[in-house]
Amino acid sequence: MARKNFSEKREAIYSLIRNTKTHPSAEWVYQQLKDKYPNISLGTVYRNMAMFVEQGLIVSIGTVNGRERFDADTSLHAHFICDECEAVIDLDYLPYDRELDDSVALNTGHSVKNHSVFFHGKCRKCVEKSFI
Amino acid sequence: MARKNFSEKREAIYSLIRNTKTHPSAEWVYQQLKDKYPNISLGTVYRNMAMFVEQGLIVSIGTVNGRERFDADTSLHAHFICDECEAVIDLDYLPYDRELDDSVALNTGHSVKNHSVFFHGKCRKCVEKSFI
DNA sequence: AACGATAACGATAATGATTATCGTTTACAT
DNA sequence: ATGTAAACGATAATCATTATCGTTATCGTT
Repeated sequence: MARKNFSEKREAIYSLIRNTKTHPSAEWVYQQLKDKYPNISLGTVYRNMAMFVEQGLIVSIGTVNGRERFDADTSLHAHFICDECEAVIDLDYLPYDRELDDSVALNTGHSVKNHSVFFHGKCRKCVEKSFI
Repeated sequence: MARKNFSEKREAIYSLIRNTKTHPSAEWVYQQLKDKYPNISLGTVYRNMAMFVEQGLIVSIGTVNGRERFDADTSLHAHFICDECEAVIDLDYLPYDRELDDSVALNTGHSVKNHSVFFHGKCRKCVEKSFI
């Protein structure tokens, strides 16, 4: 799983993102790593996240309540965003419709790279909680 | 077009948003109004935007490069976002698929309110520019 | 018209996320 | 061991947004 020439911190950040489904923010990553690396800097996390995005290792899936969220699964897939707890959940079972991109390009004259779909609402856990 | 009990500034902000297709940010609205109202405050724009969203008169369509963008067309429709010039363009000809919301709710157990679709790429104008 | 209550405002400070800076440390090749 | 470049930690700076607070405008009532 380790990558070419990654420093210890960089590797730790990357493998943490790879091995979580939480679509983390930089702050979240920082909080997770503070235990194992007590002197890690938040700036280091931001710096490495930006580099991962730059290199296509991860993608930014936009911002939830002002905080940028990342995904190590770079395939095009939809997400569910819980407006209550800010959870971002994969909906990778939904097929990606590339023909839709072509159709929009044809209809509008814009050059379409891709599209993203975000479902909003209350996640299952939050729905259950509200019944207690 | 004027609304119930709107102050002059509030009315100006609201009708500006209504009469543009740019999906403006708070800063953009502020810049537009500075000529006519030289002493208008950016805080006033933010305050009123928040109130319009609160009351359902406009919606936030998320953030583009860190700046929140608004839409006075509160109907559910897709948008094209130009990654070069930050233009946000309506794709209101695309039908909204409410059954998709039901299907996701059924498949995941989340309570789905709605979904939003963002196409990314280069808008027609930017494509043309790059050929000059 | 004057009064008082309330809403809205302008100016500005505060916040929070992100980015930049800069001196130091690490890793690694010579 | 030394030199070089990459990476780091600490911290300052930036940028969008939100909060504060004293002042001003609005409006209904007298």
